[in-house]
Amino acid sequence: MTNKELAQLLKNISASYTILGENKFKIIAYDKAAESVEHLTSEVMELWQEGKIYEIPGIGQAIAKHLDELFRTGQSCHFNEVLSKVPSTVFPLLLVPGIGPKKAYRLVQAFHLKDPKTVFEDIKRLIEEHKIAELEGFGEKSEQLILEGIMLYEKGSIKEQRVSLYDADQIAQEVISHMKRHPAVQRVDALGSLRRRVATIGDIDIACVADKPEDVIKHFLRFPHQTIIDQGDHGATIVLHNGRQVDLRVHDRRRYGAMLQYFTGSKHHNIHLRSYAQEQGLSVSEYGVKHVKTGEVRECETEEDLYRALGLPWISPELREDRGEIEVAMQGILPNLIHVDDIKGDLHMHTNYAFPTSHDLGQSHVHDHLSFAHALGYDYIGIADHNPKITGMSAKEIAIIMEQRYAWYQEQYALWKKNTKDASVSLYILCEVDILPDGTLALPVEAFEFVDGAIVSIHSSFRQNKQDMTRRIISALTAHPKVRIYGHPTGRLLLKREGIDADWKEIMRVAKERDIAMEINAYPDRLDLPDLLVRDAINMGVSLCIDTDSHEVHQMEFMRYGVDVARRGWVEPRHVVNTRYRDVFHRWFVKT
DNA sequence: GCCGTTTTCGGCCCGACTGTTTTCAGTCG
Repeated sequence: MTNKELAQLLKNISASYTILGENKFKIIAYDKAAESVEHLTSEVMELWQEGKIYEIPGIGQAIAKHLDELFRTGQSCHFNEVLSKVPSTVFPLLLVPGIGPKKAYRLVQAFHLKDPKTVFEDIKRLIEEHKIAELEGFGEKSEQLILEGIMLYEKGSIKEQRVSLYDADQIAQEVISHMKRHPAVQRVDALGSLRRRVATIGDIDIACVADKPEDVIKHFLRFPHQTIIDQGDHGATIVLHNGRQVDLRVHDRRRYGAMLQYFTGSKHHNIHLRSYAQEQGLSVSEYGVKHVKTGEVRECETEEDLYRALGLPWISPELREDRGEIEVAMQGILPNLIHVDDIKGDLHMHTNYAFPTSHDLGQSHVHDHLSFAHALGYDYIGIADHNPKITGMSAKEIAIIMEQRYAWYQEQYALWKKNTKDASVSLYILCEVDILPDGTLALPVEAFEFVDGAIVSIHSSFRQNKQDMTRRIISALTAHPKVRIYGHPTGRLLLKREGIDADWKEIMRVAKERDIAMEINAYPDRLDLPDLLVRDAINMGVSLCIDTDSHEVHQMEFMRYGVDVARRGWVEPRHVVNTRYRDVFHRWFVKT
């Protein structure tokens, strides 16, 4: 049973309780549990197997007991009983926006809708006959709303179409610079998941401070768009030609901080923050912090004001996921998050050096990479072309190819240094070596003589079972002392491919033991390790290395996205090997 | 039904919007 199915089940229980008129806090409890499960990154089944089901927030004794029965026997008597008290036709209707438990039940009861399979067709027919408007509490508008909801659902547009953080950033930056060109605009910020730097983004929300909202909104609508969805006094929503929705809201300066905080989220962070405020007799909303007894509202111009009003230090948006950040803020021990300026080198890049590679080459010359690194102020870089094709070649032949390659890079490096003023970037000649399905490396041991170090990574057989996969990776990590980095560890491709299934704790234990860095691959399609595993890694004392996996020199700017992931994983500079200056890094790199 | 920096009992986030009402219930984010 997947988390998604489980979350759906819990939602249905909550809806059933709503219909049955249960205690409303019980309903909220099931809703919370459902949402918690939905946003969990580990499988509930697995946590249950490890006896850690209580660690899931919102799941306590009662729900845990039902889940235990469900996982053991495939059934839960209690859940079944609750669900059986509500006509099953209700549940598909809940997926339609605008229809909640009460309305769904009213409809099902009033029209004796018995077949969940045809319920949408039945409702549509009833709307055509204007039967629904006759129902008490419903009207003409309701009919239209329900119809639109069903159409939307059937078109599948409910299924959120997300884009990568990078793509969202491109769009947002264009909109933001467009807005900044208007003289009345004093400040522009991204909101929501974009500001929290989540790996994938739904809608793009932007806020600005401005004097003349009408003019500013008019200016916003001059941004090339397909349709205007909404336009009001304080904002507007448009759909761009690429189908992305962009939402702008205009606010006055006095309450901007409260607004920014509110719309940055996450929802879970805000809920937690509000209950924390409540304990102090305060109430937080997008308008400010209210003293409940006196009713006095403190407007907040900045987010710092708002957090200060609650007795907290400002919390960086990347941390606002309700993963303990409020607790550590209370104690005044928020992490000193890494910044892109802390990075001193990029160890995973591909150049256009032509040789019989097993995967793709890069597009830029190593000189370009060196010069770009120089411009970025880096101390060192690593070139990590893929290992050569191994089929049909002897170990000896591969070693020769690698020897020639090594010599070539050394020559080029000498040449670059000679021709570059103040050249101070060190070059490591690495190789990105495939971890083959059986856990051996795709570079024969003879060839390791001709690399300074190796990044090992998986490029095939992603669907092995957990046990085999774990064994495979550990075997690769321990295959050769020159293995220093485990590249894009989960192999995920955002919005395209799920990551591998592996025992991360075990892998991290080995990485720690061998002092191998786990990579945070900053390539926008990867962002791998994911933020939660990043946090596990630092908690286990595993070192990280943030690399761009550049295949073209300008992609070295992707570093920022890797740093975003790191920040979401609570990473400080000390956790990351490539924040170290040349000599310190070198000692780590060649310690074997 | 969950949960704990005044609590193992007594609370539970906040406000907007919409359509239907004539003061509010339901839904949403």
